[in-house]
Amino acid sequence: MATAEIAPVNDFAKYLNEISEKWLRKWYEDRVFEADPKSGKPKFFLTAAFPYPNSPLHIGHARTYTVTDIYARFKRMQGFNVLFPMGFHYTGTPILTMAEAVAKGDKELIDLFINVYHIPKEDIEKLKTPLGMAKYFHEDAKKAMKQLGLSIDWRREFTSITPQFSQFIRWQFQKLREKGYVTQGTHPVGWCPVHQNPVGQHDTKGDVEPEIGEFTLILFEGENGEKYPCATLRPETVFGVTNLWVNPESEYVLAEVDGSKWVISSKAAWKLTFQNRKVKTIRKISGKELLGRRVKNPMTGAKVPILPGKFVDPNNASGVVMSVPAHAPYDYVALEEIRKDKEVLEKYNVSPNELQPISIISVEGHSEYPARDIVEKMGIKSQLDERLEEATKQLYSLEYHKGVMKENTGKYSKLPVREARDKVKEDLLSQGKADIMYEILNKPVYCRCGTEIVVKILENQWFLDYSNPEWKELARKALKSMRIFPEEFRKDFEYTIEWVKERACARQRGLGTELPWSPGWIIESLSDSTIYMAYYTISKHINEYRIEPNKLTHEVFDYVFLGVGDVNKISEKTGIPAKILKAMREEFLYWYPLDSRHSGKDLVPNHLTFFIYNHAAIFPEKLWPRQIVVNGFVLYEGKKMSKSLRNIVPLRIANKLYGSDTVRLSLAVSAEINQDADFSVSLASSVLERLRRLKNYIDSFVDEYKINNVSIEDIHKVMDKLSYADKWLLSITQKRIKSVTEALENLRIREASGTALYLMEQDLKWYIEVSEIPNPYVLKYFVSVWLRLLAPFAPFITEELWRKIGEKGYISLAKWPNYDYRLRDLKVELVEHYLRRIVDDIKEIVKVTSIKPQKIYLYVAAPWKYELVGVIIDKLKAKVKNPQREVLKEVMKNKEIAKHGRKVVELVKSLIDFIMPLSEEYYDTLASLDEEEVLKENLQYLKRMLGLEKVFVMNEEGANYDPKGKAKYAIPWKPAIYIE
RNA sequence: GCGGGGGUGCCCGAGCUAGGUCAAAGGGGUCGGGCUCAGGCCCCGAUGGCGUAGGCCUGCGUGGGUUCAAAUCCCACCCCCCGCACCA
Repeated sequence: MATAEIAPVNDFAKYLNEISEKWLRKWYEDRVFEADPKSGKPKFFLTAAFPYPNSPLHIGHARTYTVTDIYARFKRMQGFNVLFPMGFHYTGTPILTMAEAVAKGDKELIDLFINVYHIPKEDIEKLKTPLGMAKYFHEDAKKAMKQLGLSIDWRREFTSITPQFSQFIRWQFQKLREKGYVTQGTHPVGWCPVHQNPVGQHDTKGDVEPEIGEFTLILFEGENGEKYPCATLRPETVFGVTNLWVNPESEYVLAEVDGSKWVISSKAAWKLTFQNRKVKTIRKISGKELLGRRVKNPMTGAKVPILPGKFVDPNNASGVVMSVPAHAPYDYVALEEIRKDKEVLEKYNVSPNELQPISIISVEGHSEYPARDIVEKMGIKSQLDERLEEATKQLYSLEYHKGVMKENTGKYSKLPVREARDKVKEDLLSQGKADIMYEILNKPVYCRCGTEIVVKILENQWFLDYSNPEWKELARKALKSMRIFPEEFRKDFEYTIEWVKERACARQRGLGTELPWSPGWIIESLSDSTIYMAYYTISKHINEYRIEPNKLTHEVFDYVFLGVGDVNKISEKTGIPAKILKAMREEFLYWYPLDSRHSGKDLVPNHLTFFIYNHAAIFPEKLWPRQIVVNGFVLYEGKKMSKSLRNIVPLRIANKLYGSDTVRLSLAVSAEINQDADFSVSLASSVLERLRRLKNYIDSFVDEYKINNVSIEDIHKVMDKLSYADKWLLSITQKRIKSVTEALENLRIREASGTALYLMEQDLKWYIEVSEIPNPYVLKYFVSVWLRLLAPFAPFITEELWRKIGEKGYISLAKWPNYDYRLRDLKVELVEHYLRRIVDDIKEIVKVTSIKPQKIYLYVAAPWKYELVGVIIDKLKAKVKNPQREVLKEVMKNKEIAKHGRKVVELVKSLIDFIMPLSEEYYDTLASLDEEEVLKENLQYLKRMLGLEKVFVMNEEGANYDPKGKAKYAIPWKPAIYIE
């Protein structure tokens, strides 16, 4: 297939590939991940956003699926009956455009497929039709998912255009319509005049999203009743107009627009025909011809001249512009040029005074004429200066936020600009003194065919009315009851729910399902994927019994999902056996509600929000989803993956190069889900190396210690024979179990995998180093825990090694390790901590003094000093506010202690520094220990850590060898040290 | 503009929602040593500054503040990233 020419990076990666194939085969043979309802077993139903098959999957997709699968495997091992299904989302238009491009022989795209995605040349042929492309990438993605080790129940697979699923979607829309959540109206879209089709981001050159803006056309009146529609985004500035602008070089027309006569650019006349206007051109007029005419401002009644503006773009909106020099940099500069030009002034019979800027907005800290301020500040002299764009932006923003209407604006006086704008617009519109025209704001935007796109107003567009207050309230309520991971995203959901309004839910081309009541309208992709998780619960039956689409009537879905209707009657009517209908109903009720929904963070403001809305609309409250898990993107070598950078890493290639376990672990260990993960060659290599070491460890334990012949449970039988190091490893392992489990429960994937992969290896290394002879029982126990904790992340190699250490069955189904308090030994952990501190201190001294140690003397603190430890622990347990002060107060009551004076203060300080960091569970153990005894008990161990035989322990009191007087510095649990 | 996230040591990145375990986890890189015919892998050590005794100083975007104690809490400011739709 596609990956034939790609070879694994090394032998170990090759080995990983081999065992992956083996275990995949076995898993599917034994149907390990097929989940059916089981009474008495807690269920866990989770889904990840199904992919849109217009390209092969890359490691970005893999992240979401890996996170989902890690969680699924974890839950499965914890004893849940886990269902993780998958489908494919064919709905949408990008595939159309892409297939068309391939069919036309688009070099860029084909090159991308062949050289970036490594699709075999001979397969390109299959991508020339939309359906062919979808099917091809569907199968390719499915293979990649299997390779990745996703524990999916494939019996439930479907695509969003399989006819049975379409029936389900029709049912959903019927329900939504019955509830009044579907409305109809007009809607502006980007439009290609050649294709006669709406144009979205993926249909434009350079993938530009067309931004549509609404211009107000203020209808200035000419002497013969004709109107001059001035296009503006700032209708409130109508009070400050000194003149109009037209481009003298451009062609204008006098046209009848919906019955009234307008003077507009000829381009504008044409564009208006797309916006539901009846436009009849009466005659052409050159821009020059218009100059000098006088027109009446419909708001103020003032008569102003039309003047030449070279900066006016006849291709933008109406091509007629009103001039507000006080508040618009372009106007100011152009007018300044004209005011100096006597010839022009005379020609059009205009006096310079007439063209005085009229200030109508005041902005704190600025002069009367903010346009002049900014132009002068930037040193702009010509109306063709490009910086005017920037100046305009700045000024618009400033006045919008800080501007207040002046007293010369009548009833709008004193209103902030942001309020006045809408009021003026409304008033003008309602008095028939203005109109509306849509325009592309970020123009020019070109269709892939090269045509510049325009705004088209679609009529009879269908909407899902997400602004419906009742529905909004349901969505809010649903969100409140859900867990969101990471919690930070809750705010985004809240914001989106408030903000979302009517959404066009159908379009007239592309793959998908037709609206049940309106043929020709295809339900759009974000609208047909909101509750499909419910369909997984019954697609098993539909696939197994090959239930035909026409049998899946609305009554069937009413019964299965809502429990409405009489099964037997429905069975009779549809021919679906009642037994199957009942099984479907039961299966739905078993799995629903959905326990966890997973996707990338890009779907928060759209899909996931709609998912909440639609569940709230269709299903009863107790079946609303329980949680959403959102993950960040994947970077490659620190950079965003993109077609243009050609740095996309296809999943199947990554799997092959490094092995799927490596890919999964790299994604897991690289970042917590709220951030972007950085996949890199060095990361993958280092993870691969870790896995190799894991295998080496286990191979050698099997070889040398025959741990495959030892039972995990036997550890409890040998407890009394264990060494200090043995006990330590067992104890620390309990801490690891606890932390990995807690991390996974809270989707802290990075912490969980890091602990299991890195920290546990360190634990093991330390154990091997300090234990004289590793104990097979301890090793076996440790390894079995280690593998199980790693299993959700690296299912293949752990499956392989699980058998190697002599375990039966699948690790995928093994029991998740439990925290075992019997193996926890607080004393050993404390002692370990204590000894390591001594070793560190000694190393520090050696480093600073560069003494080559021959003998080391350790002086344990004098008995009275330990009194302090008890008091400190008491105070810390009581959680007093200022432990240091409290302890001193208490301790100084004791004359024996008080006589040591300032020394006590120092001691208390150091002791608090030592004890406070310990977690509280250690306090009692610490208080019960005798330091000197501990030290003597573990002297052998300490000697080994130090690599030195001559280590002596004495007490501060009565030390018989203390040449440098060090003993007096001894602090409880921090012995004084003398090295020679 | 609105909304969200973030600024930590050479780099990436924890910690910051329960202030003392923090000179600051972990990974990577770099340097030194070991292993090796050699290279890779692997192992040990170092990696803010100073220090012939386990210490001190500086330090977590900037500037203030609260506190016995702040990367962690409060205030102000600067900078970076992402989303804002009909598109999957």
